[in-house]
Amino acid sequence: MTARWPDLAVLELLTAVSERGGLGAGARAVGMAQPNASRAMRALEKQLGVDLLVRHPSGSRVSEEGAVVVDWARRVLDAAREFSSVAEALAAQHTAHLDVAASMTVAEHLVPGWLAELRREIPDAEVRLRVHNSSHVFDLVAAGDCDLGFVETPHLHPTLRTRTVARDRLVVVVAPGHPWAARRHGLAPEELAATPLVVREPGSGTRVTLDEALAPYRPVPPALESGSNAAVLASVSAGADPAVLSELVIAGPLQRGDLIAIPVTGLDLTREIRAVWRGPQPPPAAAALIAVAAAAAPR
Amino acid sequence: MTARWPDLAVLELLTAVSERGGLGAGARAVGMAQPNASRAMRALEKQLGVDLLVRHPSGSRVSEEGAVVVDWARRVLDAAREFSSVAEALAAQHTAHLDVAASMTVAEHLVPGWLAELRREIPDAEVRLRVHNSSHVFDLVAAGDCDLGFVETPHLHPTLRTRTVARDRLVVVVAPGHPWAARRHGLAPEELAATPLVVREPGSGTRVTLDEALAPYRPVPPALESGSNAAVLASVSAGADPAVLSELVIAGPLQRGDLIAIPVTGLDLTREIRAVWRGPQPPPAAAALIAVAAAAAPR
DNA sequence: TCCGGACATATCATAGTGATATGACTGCCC
DNA sequence: GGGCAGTCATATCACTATGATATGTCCGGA
Repeated sequence: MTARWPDLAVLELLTAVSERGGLGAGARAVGMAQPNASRAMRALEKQLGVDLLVRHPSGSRVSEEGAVVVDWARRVLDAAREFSSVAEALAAQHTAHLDVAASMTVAEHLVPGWLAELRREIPDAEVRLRVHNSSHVFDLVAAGDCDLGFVETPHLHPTLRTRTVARDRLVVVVAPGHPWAARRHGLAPEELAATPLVVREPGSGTRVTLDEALAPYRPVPPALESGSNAAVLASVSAGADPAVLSELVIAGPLQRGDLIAIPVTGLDLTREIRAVWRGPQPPPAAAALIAVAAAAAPR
Repeated sequence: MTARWPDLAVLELLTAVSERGGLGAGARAVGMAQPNASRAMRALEKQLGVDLLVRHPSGSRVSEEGAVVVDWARRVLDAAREFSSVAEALAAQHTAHLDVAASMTVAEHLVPGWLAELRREIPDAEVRLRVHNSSHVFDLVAAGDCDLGFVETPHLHPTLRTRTVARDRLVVVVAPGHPWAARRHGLAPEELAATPLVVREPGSGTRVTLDEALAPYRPVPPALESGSNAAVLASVSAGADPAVLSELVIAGPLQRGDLIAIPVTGLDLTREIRAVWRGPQPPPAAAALIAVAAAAAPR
């Protein structure tokens, strides 16, 4: 009934053709002889009943419809790559030593769950997790001192590869007694920038994201800088100043009513949580952990 | 460099073996001769370097490691099925008439975006969207009056197939002047059940979810029933009673500060948004829309 | 007009796949 | 304990699909 499955090698060829802008170029990219690539593409078009390429003696491009097919083919290939990563990690699990470094917010709230899942799937993998702020994580990965990092900074490192595995949002919170708790309307960015805040230390992903979001509004200096999320939480709960923290950190206190979240209008405080590694391909166990992380959260 | 791709037919065989609990049974299920299945499984094990099956003359089972591989193989196959669905819809787009029915919350906040994406990918598909409450959507799909439905009820229909494409959460909201807006702690379920609320009409997914979540706490009758989310919004904004609405509906007012969300402790108000269709396989265009919806949101 | 690039067609050797027959092992039932 | 049914493995063969090489066709630029 399920007619027959598409051939992943041909799907890879298709994406390569779309990227390189030519059938022959695409064929070379995937290590296929040009005539076979031509034949394979015809076969795929016949199988799908869709004209994928606009052929021309001076070079072929993917058609309008072909571009859509390429888009979905990429997802299949991504899934297949994740499959292969996990299988490879499974095969090498006895010798696998995975060194992970994560920035604080991620290390506290997301990585433990991912590691638990990884341990359930690949029990013999030996994993070590270190916690540092985002910029230090970059240094560790770049220096080869660990296999894989997780960071929340918007910045990219020039020599490292990354993949987004989850998303996060910064939220303004105040203690229940704070005047803002009774506000009738959302906070304007200018208002937030003009208020001394309790924030994380410079170099942390949370701080960098906040600074860059508020930069156009010329923010005043912070009321207090703390080196951990827990310290910021304690300060805001007890004190008179608002704080800006990840929604991951404040989920519990918010649920219990210990803190109040203040919506901010017209300011994008979402950020991407990325896996970072060195070299073209992460080691098998690292790739498996990335796959687990990506599967656990929305992309 | 990407060694070589796994064969999807063999991955399907593997999952079938895992489900049917036997190599021969699995082979039959995917229309493969038993000896070839045996050979293919050996080849896959060799390719991956992982022992997938525990073979026994009285029947084979997947190994511990095999179960993990099956899990990831399913994702590859799911992606491939989505790929095929989109390709099929693309091939049949000129003759495709897609009739969609969705319950109000989904139809207003999610389906339009999905349809826009579908129209971008498959421009010639003719789509019609009708809006009804969840129970009526079931009736339409079951009667064959539409090809595809989207509902938010926790209930399943006995003869219809479903797939979860997104998740949603119900939230308690009050006007900024309401006493609850200054609460220091989250709401207990008993407290919520004892309060007359502004709610949607019976039969709507929002109402069913709420009723079932509060059933153990013997809820008092509602303060007001309204037939649309907008009407509930208007009532809660102007009036003295709290309302329970989807986070999709209240995102805007919450952002503007027109409403305040009150956390509820110990009550699970999340619900799954499901695509529903009749028969084993949805029609191509419907399958494509399901794929688009699933890709747009976290699974 | 000629040449180079890009894709298509043709052809052939070979590896992989599907199909059938048969053998080995286990567990069950009488 | 012996036969029987079920399950998986091995052996074999025909055939298809795939990879490799040679060559043809079409377009654009010099």
